[in-house]
Parts: sequence; C-alpha cells; structure tokens
Amino acid sequence: MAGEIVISEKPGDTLKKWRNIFKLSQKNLASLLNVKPSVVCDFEKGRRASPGIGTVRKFVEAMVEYDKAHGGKIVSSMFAKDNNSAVYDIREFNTGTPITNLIQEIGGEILSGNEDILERPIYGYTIVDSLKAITTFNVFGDLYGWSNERAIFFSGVHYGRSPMIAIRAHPVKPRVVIYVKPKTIDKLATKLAEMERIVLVKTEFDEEEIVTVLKKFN
Amino acid sequence: MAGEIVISEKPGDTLKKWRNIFKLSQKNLASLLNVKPSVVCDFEKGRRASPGIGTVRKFVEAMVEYDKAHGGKIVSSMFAKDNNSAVYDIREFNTGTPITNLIQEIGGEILSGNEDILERPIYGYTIVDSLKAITTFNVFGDLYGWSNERAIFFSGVHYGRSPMIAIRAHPVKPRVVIYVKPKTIDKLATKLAEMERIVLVKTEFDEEEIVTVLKKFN
DNA sequence: ATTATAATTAGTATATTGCCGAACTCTAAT
DNA sequence: ATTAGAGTTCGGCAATATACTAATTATAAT
Repeated sequence: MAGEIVISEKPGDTLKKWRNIFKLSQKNLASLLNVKPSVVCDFEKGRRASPGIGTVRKFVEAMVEYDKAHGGKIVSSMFAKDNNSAVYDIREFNTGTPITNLIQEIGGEILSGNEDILERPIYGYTIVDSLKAITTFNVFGDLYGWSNERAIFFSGVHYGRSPMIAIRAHPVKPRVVIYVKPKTIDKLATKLAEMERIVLVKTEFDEEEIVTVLKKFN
Repeated sequence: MAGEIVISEKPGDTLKKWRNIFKLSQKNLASLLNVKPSVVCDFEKGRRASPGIGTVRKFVEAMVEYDKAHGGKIVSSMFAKDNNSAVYDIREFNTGTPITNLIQEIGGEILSGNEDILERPIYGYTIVDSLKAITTFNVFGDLYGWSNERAIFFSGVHYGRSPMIAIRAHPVKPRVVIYVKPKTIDKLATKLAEMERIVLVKTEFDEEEIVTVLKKFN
C-alpha cells in the first residue's frame, strides 16, 4: 500500500484508489486525518506531486485504523473467505528468541538453512492457513508494516511450492518458514528457501500444539 | 525497497542500508543524483525527516540504474542461478494499446475479466518463463519500478497457480496475465485473477509468434 | 603521524509541501 | 429547478524540504 503509492507515477491516483477501496469519502478521510477535504483532494489530484513519506504514512494509517475500528472489514474481508480468518494465531515476542530455540520447541526438522542464521533472534510468529491466506488477501497480514524478523507457519501445505513462491514474490521476507504437517515437500521449495536464505523447517506438531509450546517465549 | 523506506520509522537508516548494499559511497551516490554528498548525508542522518516520495524514488532509481549499468550484479546476485535470463522479451509501447487489441492479435481466449476493463490501455509487455523467473529472479523484474499498465506472458505454465500466487503476493500487479500454451488451468488461478481484477488470458501462440504479432503495436 | 577519503554538521537560499478557506462544478435525488 | 453531497480548483501562508558551500570530524591506510 504505502510502497505502491511511492512507486506509482501518479501517487494521487493510487491514494484515491485506496480511499475508494476503503469506501471513504474525501470528507470522511479528511476528518480522520484532521484536515480539510480540499487537502485530500489536492493530494489526489496531484497538486502536491511529491508528498512526504510522513503524509503517505498518515493516509495509510488512517485508512487502516478506520477499517480496524469498524471491524476490519476491508482489511480482512477477502482475508476471511469463510468468515474465519486465514490467520490461526499471531504473536510478538518481547525479547528476541533464537531461531534454534523455536525449532527445538516445536520438534522441527530443518530442511534448509545455514548454521550461522540459526542463532539469529526473531520477534514473533504467524500461523496461516496457506490456501486461505492466498485466496483471501495480501498474503502476509498488514499489507503494510511487516517485520521480517519473524517466523511464518504455513498449515494446509501440499507440496510447499506456493507459499515459497508467494514469499519470493513478496518484497519483505520472513526469517523462518515452517510447514505444518506437509504432505510432501517439493524440491523447488527448498531451493527457493536457499536462495532467499530463509530457514525452512517442517514440524509434525499441529497448530494447537504449536501455540501451546510457544507460550513459553516472551 | 521504496516501500521499505517509507514504512521504516527511520527512513534515513534504511536509505543508508540500501546504499551500502549497492556498495556506493555517499559521494558516488551523490554524483549519480547530481547533488552534493552532504545532501545524501542529510537524508541519511534524518535532518530531512520526511523526504518526499519523489526523493525516495530518485534514490532508489539511481541505485538500481547504477547497478544495472554495472551488470546488475547486486540486483541479481542472489538470484541469477542459471546465467540466462528468464525474460524472453520485454517491450514498452509508446502509445497505450487497448487490452482487447492485444488479445485479438495473439488469438487469446479470455478466462477471466470484466468487459469494462478490456478497453483499458496498456503500455508494454513482458514474456517470462515462469519457472525460470521464479528460480532466478525477483519474479517481476525491477524490484521497484513496475508499471501495472502492462501485460505479462507466462510460458512454461502447468496449472497456472504459481504465477497468480506470485502476483497476488506482489504489491504491484499487471493489468493482464497471459498463459502461453498452458497444460490446464487451475480454478484457483481464475479465482485469483477475478479477485485482483486482472484480465486472465490464454494463448496457443508460442513466444516467437507472440513477439512477431506484437511488433505492430507501438 | 600523516594523508586521503568518507561522513557529518552547520549556516543559508529557494522551492515545495501541507494546510486553510472560499468559490465552483458535477451528479443524483427530490 | 432546487437542493445536497461529493469532489475540484485556487490564492495564500507558515513550515519544511531540498539544495548549496564550507568547515569539521571519523575512518583507514600507508
């Protein structure tokens, strides 16, 4: 979202596009931003051709916040295919936890990943149902604001190609990818993991067990 | 890259990080940008807390261009496994060409896409070998700078899932996706296309033929 | 210890942003 | 035909970004 705005040669158009997606009038959005509607218009129409990144942030934040306050319909509408989210669990750690510790805790088997990366700390994890995630929305949570210092669990994995391909295409990458009870694992998946220098792990624990054992990390 | 800079609470640090990745000194970068080194420093050190998106773009462009001029080492270093590119052909049109015209020219069959989008103009196309693209490079060319007003041809498609998933994960999307001689087409692919409001097309022309017939567009 | 290169800091001119208010246009609905 | 809501345009003004020069500090390398 934020990135898209910067990149587009007409940031105003992109801004407008997003405002429409969030079903906000210029007036609405303006009031969220505590500015007058004409300001919003000026940006959308390109009178302010090169808004500061602070402004872009404000716009994006305002829309996402607004949506969140109204039940997060937009952000999660497509996210929640069948009314229940693709995200099974999501948590942040307060202190960095070395990757190895996490792997050990979930009885994980390393499929790809150098020794040296394994000691790096991560600061959270997300468990997503791969297919749901893909069919619903911007695969990785908050379109905007993503820490790559985290682990992503994919459940409902068949061959493990699609999740890695999504990661490959995504500009921001996680440190660790964990497949939950995968059927088999495609060679391409491990190859991609190597290329991205991502630690790829598989575990036979199910989502519930994972959440339980990871409780000890803070 | 651009997105990351906007999002980070210290854009200067991120800018610096990328400059280092591209192995440029402030002086070097400054000269690429036709400014004095102190300017670069001011941004990196945060004297300019909220640079305009134009500035961000310039920085990113300069670095990518520079890299490209030097063989694209950085941009492709981790990617280029098999020295030969996944991009079969890439071209820009000078005038916008309606999507329908292009589809007609390549004898394409529309799998997904509303009537109303079909008249929209596009300004170029890229033909990529899907598997190679994924295994060799950031699927969609320049990490940054991507026009969505273009068509992407994917050859070597099996079910058509992976390319659409990559597109889904990517922040910037093309208007048209064309599968070149696909084996079959997964339902998920059309579903994703619909969700992204992308025109999905298949053609039985091969790469060579496509390039030939598209010559007439300018 | 000395030189060279890289990076930072500060002072300053100019351009642009970011915001306002008020007038204006455009639909759509009464 | 009139009203209301949404969107646009624009002059103006303060705050800030963008750029320069010149001086200063760091870092590395002989």
